[in-house]
Amino acid sequence: MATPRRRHGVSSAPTSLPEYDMTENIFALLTQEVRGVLAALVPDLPPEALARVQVEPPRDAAHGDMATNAALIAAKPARMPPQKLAAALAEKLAALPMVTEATPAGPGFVNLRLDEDFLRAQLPAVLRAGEAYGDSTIGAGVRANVEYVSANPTGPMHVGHCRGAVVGDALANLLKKAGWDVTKEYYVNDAGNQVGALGWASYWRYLRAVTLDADEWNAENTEQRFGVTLQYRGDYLVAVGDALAERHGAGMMPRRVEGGTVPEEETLSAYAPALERGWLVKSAWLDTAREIAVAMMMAEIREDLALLGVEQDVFVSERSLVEAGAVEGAVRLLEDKGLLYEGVLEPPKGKTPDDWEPRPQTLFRATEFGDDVDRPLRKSDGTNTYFANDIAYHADKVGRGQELLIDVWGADHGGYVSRMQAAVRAVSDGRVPLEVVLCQIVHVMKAGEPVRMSKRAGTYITLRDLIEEVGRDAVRFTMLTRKSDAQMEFDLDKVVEQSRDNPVFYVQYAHARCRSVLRQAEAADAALVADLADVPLTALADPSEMALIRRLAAWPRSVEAAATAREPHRIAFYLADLAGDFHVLWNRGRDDSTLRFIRTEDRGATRARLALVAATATVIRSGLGVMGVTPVEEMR
RNA sequence: GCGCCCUUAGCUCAGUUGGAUAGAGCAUCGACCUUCUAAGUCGAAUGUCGGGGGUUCGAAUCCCUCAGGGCGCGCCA
Repeated sequence: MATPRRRHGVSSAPTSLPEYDMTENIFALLTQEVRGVLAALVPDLPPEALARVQVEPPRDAAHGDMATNAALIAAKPARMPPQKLAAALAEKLAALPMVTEATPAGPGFVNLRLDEDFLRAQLPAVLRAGEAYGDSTIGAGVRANVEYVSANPTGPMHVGHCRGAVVGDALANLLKKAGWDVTKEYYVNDAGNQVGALGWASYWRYLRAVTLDADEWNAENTEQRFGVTLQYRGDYLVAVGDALAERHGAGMMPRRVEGGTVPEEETLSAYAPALERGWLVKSAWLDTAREIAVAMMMAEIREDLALLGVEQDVFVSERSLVEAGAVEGAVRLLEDKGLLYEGVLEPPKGKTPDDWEPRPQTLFRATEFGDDVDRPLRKSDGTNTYFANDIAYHADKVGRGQELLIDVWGADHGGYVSRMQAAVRAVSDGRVPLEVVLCQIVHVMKAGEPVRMSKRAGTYITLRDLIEEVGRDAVRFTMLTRKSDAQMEFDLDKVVEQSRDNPVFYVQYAHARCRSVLRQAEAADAALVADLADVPLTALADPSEMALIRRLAAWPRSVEAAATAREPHRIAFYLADLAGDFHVLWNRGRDDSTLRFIRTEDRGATRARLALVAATATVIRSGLGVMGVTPVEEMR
C-alpha cells in the first residue's frame, strides 16, 4: 500500500486538483489534460465549472476510448454554443501526444481515441507497481475510522453479523488503498442489560457445574429462586460455567438466608430480588461471571473474525468508557454547549404506543442538527440511555483525532442514523462527518429453500458453520456481490458451484488460468517470464487484447469511484468484468491458435502476452486483496 | 399514521454520482466448437427503468405525487 504522496491542506485553494501519479491513472491524466486545454480556451472559466469537467469511458465503445463533457459544462460561462466549443476543444485535444483522434459529437461531447502504445504502456506500469497498482491519493491521508461488526459479546457470531463484517473490512481496505489513513475498529458493548443477562446465564451455568445435582439448578428453579429471567440458555455458555467453577470452586454458591443469620454488610452487596426470595447472591459474583463470560465470548468472536480474515486494529470497551467517566464528560460537553434540556417528548406521530405516558427526560437538541425530534439521554430512572453511551464513544473517536467516522450497521438500526449524525456534529463542532453504511439482511438458502433461523430454538447458523461449509473466500466474495443496502440471498449451493454465473469461481478461475500460463511458460524456458515490464508490446493488437488492456487501465479509476461512493461491492463487479475479458481472450485462443498466449514459433509475441497475463493476474490479486479474498494458483 | 430505504429484460442484478441508441449473466432460439485446465464461441430476440407530473441542453439518476415491498418509530442495545 503506497503512502499518500501529498496531504491536501485545508487551506488549499478550492481550484487545486488532486495530484495523480501520471503513469498509473490514465483517466486522471486525461482529465487534467482536458481541463488544462479548456482553461486555456476559456480563460475566465469559474473553478467550480472546471471541477465538473469529466473524462470517462463512453458507454458505447464505438464512441472511442474516452469522452468528455467539457464543452457542455463550459458553454454557458463561455457564452458559446456547446457544439462550437466542442469543435474548438477537439482540435486542441487532437494535438495531445496520447490522443490519436478527437471528434465533437452529440450535444457537445468530445470523443477521444487513444494511442494504442499509450494504452499498452499501462502494462509495465502495472507490473512495476505490482499489487500497489490502483493505489490512489484521493483520501489525502485523512484519518478515517471504520467501525464494524461490534456484535454484542453475548454469544458466537452468526450469519447476521457476517455481512457487516465483510463489508466493513473491505470498505476499510478500499479506503486504505485510495489514500485514507484507516483505523479498523470494533465497539464492545460490554455494559448494559444484555451483558447483565449474560452474567446471570453464566452464573447459572456455574451453579450447574459446581453442584452435584445439576437438575436442582435447572433453568426454571434458578429463575424462580433469584427472581431473574435467563435470556441466554445456549450451550455455548457451559464452558463459561466450567471455567468459573474451576477458578472459584464452591466460593460463589448462593446461600440460604434464614432470619437475620447473615451479617448486614453481606446483604448490602447482594442482589435484592434474590434476597427477598431468601437467597444471597453477591453482586460481585455476578460481576465476576459477567467479566469472564465477556472475555471468553470476545475471545471466541475474535477467533471467528480471524477465520473470516478480519483483524481489527482497535477494540473499545463500552464499560471502560463508562467507568472512565466518558459518558458524564460527553453529557457535560453537550450541556456546556447549551444542547440539553429537561423536557417531555410528544408521542410518535399517528401511532401512540399503548403504554405511552408523558414524562420529563434529559433531551439532546438533535433537531438543531437535522434530526426530526430531540432525543433522550437519560431513562426515567436516571440511568443513561444507550444513545448517551454511544455519544461518548463517538466523542472518544473524535478525541482520538479521527477525521472521518464510518459506522457499518444493520439496516434495523436505520432509524438511529440521523440522531447519531446530529450528535457527532454537535460534539465535533461540525468538523467530523459521520457516515453510516447500512447492511440489509441476508437470507440463507439451501437447495432453493430458505434456511429458517431461530435463536431461541438454537437453529441459527453460526459464522463458523458457514465458513466451514463454503469456505472463507466464497463467503467474503459473495457478501460483496450486492450493494450493501440491498437484500441478499446467500445460496449455500450456488456459492460453491463451479460455473460461469458464480462470480467467486469465475474470478478465481481467471487468476488460476493466468498463473497456469505463467507456470507453463516458466517451465518451458524461465527466460520467457523474466523482466516482463521491459518487453516490447506492439504484438498486442487484437481487439480482445486491447479490451483487456483498457480494463486493466480502468482499475485505478474503479478504486477511486468505489472508495468515494463507499461501495466495496463495485470491486467485485469490476473483477467479474475483468475476468470476463480475460476468459474471452483465452477462449479465442481455441478458435485461433495465433492468439494463444504461448507460441513456440514467436518468442516476441509470447513475451508480450505473458506481460499481459502477468498484469491481469496482478490486478486480480490487487482487487481480491481489497476484498480480503485469497487468489488461488490453481483450480482443484 | 410518520420517517428512511427499495422497485431496471422472463429470472438474478449492474448502471462509472445528470450524459449520447439503458447493460451483463442466466434462461430462450439458431449456428459452431471439444480445449495452453473441463465448466466454450458467435449471432438473434428481450424493456412504459413501478405509474404520473416537474426541474434542464440532457433524467433510470434530482424534486413532487401515487401504488407496491422492506426497516424503524420515548425508559432494547
